[in-house]
Amino acid sequence: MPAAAFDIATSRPDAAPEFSPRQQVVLQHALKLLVEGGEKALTTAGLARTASCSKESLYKWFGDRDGLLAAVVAYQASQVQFPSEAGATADAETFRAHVAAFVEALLGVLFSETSLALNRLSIGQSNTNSNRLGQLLLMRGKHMISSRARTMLESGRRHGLLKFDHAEDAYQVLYGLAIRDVHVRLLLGEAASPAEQDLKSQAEMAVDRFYQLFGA
Amino acid sequence: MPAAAFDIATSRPDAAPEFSPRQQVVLQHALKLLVEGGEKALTTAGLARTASCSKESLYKWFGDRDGLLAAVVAYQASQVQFPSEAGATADAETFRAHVAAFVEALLGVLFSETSLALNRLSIGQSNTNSNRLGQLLLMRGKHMISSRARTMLESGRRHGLLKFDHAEDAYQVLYGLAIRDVHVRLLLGEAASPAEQDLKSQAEMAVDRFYQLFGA
DNA sequence: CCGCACCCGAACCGTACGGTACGGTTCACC
DNA sequence: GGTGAACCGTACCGTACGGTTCGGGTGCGG
Repeated sequence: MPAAAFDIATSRPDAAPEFSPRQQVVLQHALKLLVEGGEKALTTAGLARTASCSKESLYKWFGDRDGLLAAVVAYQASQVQFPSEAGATADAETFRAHVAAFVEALLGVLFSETSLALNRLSIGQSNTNSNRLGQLLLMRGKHMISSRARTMLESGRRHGLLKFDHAEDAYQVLYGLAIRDVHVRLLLGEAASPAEQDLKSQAEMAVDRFYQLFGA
Repeated sequence: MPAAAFDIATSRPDAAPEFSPRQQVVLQHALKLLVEGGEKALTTAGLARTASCSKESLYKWFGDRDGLLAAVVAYQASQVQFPSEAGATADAETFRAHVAAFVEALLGVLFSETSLALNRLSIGQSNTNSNRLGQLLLMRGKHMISSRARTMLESGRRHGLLKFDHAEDAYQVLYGLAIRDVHVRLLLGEAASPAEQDLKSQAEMAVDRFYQLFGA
């Protein structure tokens, strides 16, 4: 395997793999193919044609097809950004608004076509390849987000705005109230209902119920 | 396409496709292969060898590979049974216990290896084949369960035990409180934590919070 | 005993795709 | 102008797998 090939073992959660600009363009093309047609649509020949690069380069950069898939997941995960939480606990009202904004951002990410495509890909591969993709997506995606959420919720608890025993537990409830079974239904290909597309009010509703359970 | 081939268009939600005993055995073998190795592990040659039948029979019975996959999903969905809800609203305590039992059964189904395997399969195929599998799984699985749940919850409301505007909405919340992100994490291949494996206490916790939100 | 229906096992075919090899081009650097 | 690295495009190879065909075997009604 070439030294430049992406390997999960050498990747740190903090340090981005730093793909070259050319490689990033190729990965964006790969992502586009994935979103449009699923895993089957991402063939090495097809990607080479679409991205105007040679198969040889693909194999030099990413090692093999699995390395390419892992690189797509890692790259897209590194692109996801969440709003900063600078000074969000000024008072009760702004903190609650901040929580709602967080939930809305979470919904926006999870319900996006790119996120859905990558989750479909990882889930479809989850019982092969010693499950590299699933691990990667969990590490770079869910766990990063949940740690962000925990610090936010604990900040609220320190300021006497929330009451709970375990931040992880509280976050899980917030997640469940917001996502419910919509994520899985979207993953299965069902279209979101109009109400479910209104992320803002969905988030407000979830936060409302969350405060009924955990508000101080 | 042979007349005996499974076709989603001719299948009714109520009438099971009624596979012959021999075919059911073959479908069980197919399911086993799916659970063990994912979609890639279910090849027509491999299934013929495992189930000691000929490929010719597979194609006669199920039309093609997609028909086989659809048959596996339909068959397994028909096997899932939920506890009856006969006379469950006798008093507040038994009704609440009944709700908890329902949630526990739901968790037991969704977290089972067979359910996970079929969900992985359907999700992996959700952007191909005009998405037959996803539709099938939603129809035979989620929607059946949710209608059962709605009638249960509305029964509780009629007896003055619960308070909500829309049963579907309330059920979604109950689902979210119980499942949270565990389902997706399991689909991605993460192992369930010890606490998450205790379905009974997980269900109790969810129902507890549900009553805080919707108890009369 | 004959024919028919059903089925098994194995051989076979076509193709799509992962992976490799190679000639030709661009470009940076000396 | 020469040299080498990087890369594109294309042709090529091997194989796995979906799907078909065929020979043979078993049970059953007439």
